Amino acid sequence: MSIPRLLVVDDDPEMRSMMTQLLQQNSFIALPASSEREIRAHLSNGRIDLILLDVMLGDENGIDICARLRREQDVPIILVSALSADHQRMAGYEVGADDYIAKPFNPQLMLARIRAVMQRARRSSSLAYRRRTRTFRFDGWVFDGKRDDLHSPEGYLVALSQRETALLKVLLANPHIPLTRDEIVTALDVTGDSDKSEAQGRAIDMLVGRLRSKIETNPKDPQMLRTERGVGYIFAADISVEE
Amino acid sequence: MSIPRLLVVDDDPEMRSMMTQLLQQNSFIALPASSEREIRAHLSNGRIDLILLDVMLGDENGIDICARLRREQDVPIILVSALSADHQRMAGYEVGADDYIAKPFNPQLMLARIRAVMQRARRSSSLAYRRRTRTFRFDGWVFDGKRDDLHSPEGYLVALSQRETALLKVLLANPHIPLTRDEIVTALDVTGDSDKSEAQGRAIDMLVGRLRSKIETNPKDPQMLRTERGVGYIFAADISVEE
DNA sequence: CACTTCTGTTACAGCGTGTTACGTTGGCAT
DNA sequence: ATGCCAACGTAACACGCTGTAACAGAAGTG
Repeated sequence: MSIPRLLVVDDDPEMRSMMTQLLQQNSFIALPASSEREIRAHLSNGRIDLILLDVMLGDENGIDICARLRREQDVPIILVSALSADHQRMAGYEVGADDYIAKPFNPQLMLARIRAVMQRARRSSSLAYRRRTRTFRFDGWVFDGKRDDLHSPEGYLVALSQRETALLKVLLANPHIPLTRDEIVTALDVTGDSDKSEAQGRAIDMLVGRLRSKIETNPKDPQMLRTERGVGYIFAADISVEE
Repeated sequence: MSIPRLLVVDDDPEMRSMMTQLLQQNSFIALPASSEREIRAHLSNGRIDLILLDVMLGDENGIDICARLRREQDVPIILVSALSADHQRMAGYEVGADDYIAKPFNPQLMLARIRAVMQRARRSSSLAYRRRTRTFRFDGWVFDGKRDDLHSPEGYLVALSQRETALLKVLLANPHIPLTRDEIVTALDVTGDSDKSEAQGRAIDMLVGRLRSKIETNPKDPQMLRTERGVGYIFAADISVEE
């Protein structure tokens, strides 16, 4: 990763130099600017990783500038302002700012927030479209994670329903930890209706039973999908995970 | 765009219900949780767009949880805490939180910051899509995007109807996100007649079935164009986009 | 007009999932 | 040990959702 290039937009020269110094001491490249025209000049010229944009810029307004830039560009923008009232902050977020920092600010905290926004921008752009799937292996079984089935130790392909698959994922994600029925119901709940969670009755037991009948050699005496009496269920097998 | 799904992690039930209510009133799906286990259960199973994570969780610690999650996941995380000192905020940013909101907070401002983080994540991740990309590739198939046909992995040219093409585009534009029938109907509806949307009956099912018969090797057991029971349909293949 | 192609509707069969009911198990007090 | 009771397993059932064949308009095309 090359050195981040930040645009420092402020009409107060003292503030600009303070900011510039702070950034340079922390391995950023700080490029000063004081008007929308200068911002656009920089954007069209070279790479800009983030803009620190003061809200009160003499006759210009950082909020408006941010709104205009956002219509054309995705560059991360952090608004900086002495105006710290909630409605003023919200106005900043509404025009698409990534953060809003009130003056005066703690320099270290400012750096942390700059890094946070830049990291978010970088993180998200890297693995677009690729579903994060992991392959689990346990006791000879292979669970792909993106298919609704799994391979038995003997080589058969066992079909699972979507809900059984979901249950298996939840259990595999919490190895050797007993999960209560409520926790499982909540995790399987797609809608977010907390009401529904209570009216589930014995559904989880049924689901567990059906999954057992598919993956346990002797469902009457389950070795992997064990029940923790009075608590819930636990996946008690050695699990290896591959990205 | 489908409805954002947020995980609300707090050990205070009152706080959870307050947050849940606020979020639901603003068109979010709020999923409650109160421990790292529950978070992981949710992450392993369904799509989570953002986690609101309280820092003080009884015997667990939101900062530590955030640090651990960040090592494995890119999911946006906003820390929420009554601890508002600068060094405590910085600790949050240091472990990879996207934002740090102090309690008590202004609900509207909280919503604005949630949207800001989500927008940053979405903006960055949909770069390819926004470039008005034309060619999609998935599982050996090539879909031009401006023609009503696509190339099979074996080299055949498969003709699609206009409506099948439109359906494919909608699904490809929302990778790994389950779309409800209503959402699909709305997206396919060019006219804007909202009346018509409701009178569609099982048309989408038929459309999906016909598309499956053309692109799935075994239409009875679809691997790409999967159905999410009780919800709708989802395109579950790795998609790459060009130009 | 006849003909073809596309698209929506209906009907029915099959499957997935939650509920109920009842038998069994395991822990605990006596 | 014995009896009790709550927790659990599971068969049987009911219901809703989905896949699909068959049909009927609708929309082009000559």
